Parts: sequence; structure tokens; C-alpha cells
Amino acid sequence: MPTSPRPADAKLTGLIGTLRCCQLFSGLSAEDLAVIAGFVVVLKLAKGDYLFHEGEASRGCYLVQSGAVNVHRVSAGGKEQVIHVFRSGESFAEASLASPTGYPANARADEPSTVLLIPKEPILALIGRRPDLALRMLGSMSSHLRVLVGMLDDLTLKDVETRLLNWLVKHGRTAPGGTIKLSGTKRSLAAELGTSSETFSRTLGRLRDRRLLSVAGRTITLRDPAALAAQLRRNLGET
Amino acid sequence: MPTSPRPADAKLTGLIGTLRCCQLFSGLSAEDLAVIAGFVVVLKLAKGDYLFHEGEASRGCYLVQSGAVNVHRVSAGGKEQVIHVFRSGESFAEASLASPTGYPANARADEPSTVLLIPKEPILALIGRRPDLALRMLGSMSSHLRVLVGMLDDLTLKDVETRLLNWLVKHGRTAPGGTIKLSGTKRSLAAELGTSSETFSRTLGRLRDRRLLSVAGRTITLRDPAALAAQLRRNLGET
DNA sequence: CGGGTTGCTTGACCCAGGTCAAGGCGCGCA
DNA sequence: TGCGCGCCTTGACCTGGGTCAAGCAACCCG
Repeated sequence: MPTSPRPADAKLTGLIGTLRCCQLFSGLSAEDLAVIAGFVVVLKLAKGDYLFHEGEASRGCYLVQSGAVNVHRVSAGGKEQVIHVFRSGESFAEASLASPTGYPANARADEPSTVLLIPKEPILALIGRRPDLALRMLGSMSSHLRVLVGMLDDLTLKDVETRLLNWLVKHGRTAPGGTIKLSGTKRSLAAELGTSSETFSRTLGRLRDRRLLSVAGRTITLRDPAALAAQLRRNLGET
Repeated sequence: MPTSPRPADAKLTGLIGTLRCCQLFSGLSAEDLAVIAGFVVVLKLAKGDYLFHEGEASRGCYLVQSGAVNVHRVSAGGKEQVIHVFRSGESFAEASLASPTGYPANARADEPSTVLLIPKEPILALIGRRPDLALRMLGSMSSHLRVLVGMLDDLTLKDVETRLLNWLVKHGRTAPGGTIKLSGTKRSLAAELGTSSETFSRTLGRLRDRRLLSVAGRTITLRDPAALAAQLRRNLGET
């Protein structure tokens, strides 16, 4: 059901609404938001479309309106390392704004997605006039740094079971009845956790055998969230 | 040989010199530099002294004047993962300025060091007045992001030999006669490369057996830099 | 309906690299 | 001069997890 064409101003107010409720711009004044909405570019992506590739010159930064964007690196041998999957309300590639070296990674839609491109020049100009926006960007980048730091010690200090438990516990908190519906394939979740689909399958199977959860297709049901959390704590403690 | 006490203004101009030649502040006007020099705190650290620990509230960000500061995380089990070793002229912990969650890692001097603490409140205030400084901070953080991203695929996509080769080639470029003098112990270099001292020793030994380099105490001599670089390229290509 | 295609699971195998343990070596210090 | 203490090196061993390969189940489509 495609949205019917609307007058430009209605589209603008819709945009402003989106901008207002994202972390990056949430505190800005209505007029600043209007300025931003004025130069934002709306992009519709099909699953598998690339937003940018490693090394390309920066066009600007991005804000996910709906869907999921997978930011990853690929090694010379073609293996992908997922850096983060950004979902609705999250922004990324701010780093490319202030750096001459272009994008340091690749971004691809893992689901059909709508993404706002915030072009480089005008947003930099606005930052020059609105120091609080600069601070906000700094904050956003600092949280990305944190994510990366978190990934680092995930990958080096924790094994696959621990990473999976961590993911389950985190996503289980917001899931009614402990039922988690995967948005993508299991393979893509495996990649997000930095492992292969085989190992993922085995690890999940082990938890299932221990009656800690049950699996039906793309739905995972946590049967014993407390025990999962306990196991997670145990794993973290002994490494 | 401790420096003799000097009049305050002489100390200030010295400081300004240091500030001017670091990446973070290099383009600022003399008066802005003077303002910064006015609130900077000089810290002398002995080897092993901690600058901050994970979770502590941010006091500000830091600039290394001399020595080496090791920023790392430690797992529940006590293992350390080095994030980066910052040396003279480099700044770090900018991320903590704009984030309410405090420092996300630990920082410790790995050698006797002099570090400038740039306190949070005054530098934030200055950023509010100098948007170009904000852009500069964004740039600095974006390069830290790049470092982390680089570490990520180092740790996941490359083996120890490749990481070591990479390190050797990078440090060999600026070394006269291909002679590299380690600033710390081999163990600490191993940690920096994300491995154990045993594996490090073995890997280095293998390169020595292949006549690509020679080792004498803390001095590594590259006998065949071209072959090292070739090997590095080969390793990167096939993974 | 029958044959692709795509995704999941499982078994078998292998290997990089971590850990434990046992020397050697250099150095400061009494 | 001898002792102790960090470092480094080397050997032996073990294991997490990646890879290859083979079955399966679900689904789409002519």
C-alpha cells in the first residue's frame, strides 16, 4: 500500500516529526528542525541495497526511519564483519562528516528500509551556527565509540554462548511472554554475533536441550529468563 | 633532573607550544590556546599509575605530552584488552565529555608520562563559543572510531602473524636502518597486538628463522623490509 | 506434482592460539 | 660471588570454533 502523494508541506511536517523523535535531534528548536527537514533526502531501500561502500567520499550522515541497516567491513578475502545493525531512530556515519577519508565501512539494507540522508555541507554549516548541535553529535559519536568498545571485548573476552546469552537477555526484557521474533534470518543474527550459522545453531541447540528456551522457526521463546540471566552472569564471572 | 621552578608565564607559553602542535588544537588562534592553557592541569605519572578507571565520572579529556598511556578494558575475569596506546601529541577520552556515563575504559601509564588534563566544564564552554573547535573534536573522535574499527577487523579477520607484520611494517617505515627499539617489554607489545607473550614469541621466532629480521633484547632489526611487506600483502590477500 | 532454491541442523575434522610448566638468561643487590 | 626475580623462550597439551559436507524441511513456481 504505497502512500498517496501529499502536498510538500505535509511531507515536511511528517519529516520534522521523525527528526524530533530521534536521539540526535531530539532537543532542537522547531525552526532548526525545519531547516534540517529542508535539506534532508529521503531514500527508499530494497533489501540488499547498498547505502555506501568503504572508501567512498562522504555524502553525509544517515538516520534510519524504518527497517534495518547493516554496517560492516569486508576483509580482502570477502568475509564480512558486522559492526552494528542500525534500526529505526538511530543515526550513523556522523564520523564521516568531519573526516576527509570517506566512509570507513559499508552500509547495506538488511530489510526494506527508509533512510534519511543528511547531506554533509548544510549540516556542517548548521553545526557551525548551533554549538549545542555539535555537542549532540559528539554525544552520539561517543555512544558509537562505546558500542565499538563493547564489541571489542565481546569478541575478545567472551565466547559465543556468552554473546548469545547477552543478546537473548537484552532482547528478552522488552519481549512480552519472553517471545522474540527474529527480524531477519538466523544466519544474519549469527553474523551480528560474530559467528557462523553452524556454530550459532549448535549453541542455540544446547540452550534448547537445557530447557532454557524453545525455538519454532523464527520465533524464540525464553522458558526461563532468570536461569538465562544467571548463566550469563556465571559465564561473565569465570572467564 | 627535575625542572627548576619557572615563572608562571613562561610555563604558560611552554604549554601553549605543546597545545599548538597537537592534532586536536593545531589550528586554533593564539588567544584560544591561551584560554585553554589557562585551565589545563599538568599531571606527572609514574609507570603503572592510573589516570582513570572504567565507570568513573568524567573529569575531562587528556592529551599526552610525553610517555605512553595504555587505554584498556578488563573483563570480569581480570583479563586486559588493550584498546590503544596513546603517545606524545595524541588526545583521548574526548568521548567522555559529551556522555553522562563516565569513562568506558581504564587508562594507565605504561611508562613515566606527562599528561595534560583538559577539564570538562571549561572546554565544553569553549566549544560552545568556538564551533570550529567542535568540528575538530568531531574529527578527532572520528579518527578514534576508525582506530577501533581497524582493531575490530584486526582481531576478527587477521591472525597474529599478520597483525605483527602490520605493526613491523608500520614502525619500520620511520626507523633508520630498520632498527626498532621497543619502548616497553615484549609482553606489553604482545598485549597491544591482542595476544599472549608466548604466541608473540613464537611468531617473532618464526620470522627470525626465515631471516626476515633479527632480535637482540629489546631491539628488532628488519633485515628484509620488502619481504616483510610482501608477506603482509600475501596474508591479507588470502584470508 | 516434482524439482529448485534457501535456510537450518548435525556430524566429522582441523587448526590457531591460549594455557601450563619448565628451563635459560640478564640484572640488580646484598 | 651467589641469590632472586623479572623477563623471554620453548615444548606439550587442549579447546573453541571455523569449515566442509551431507541430510532435511519449507516454500515457491512452472
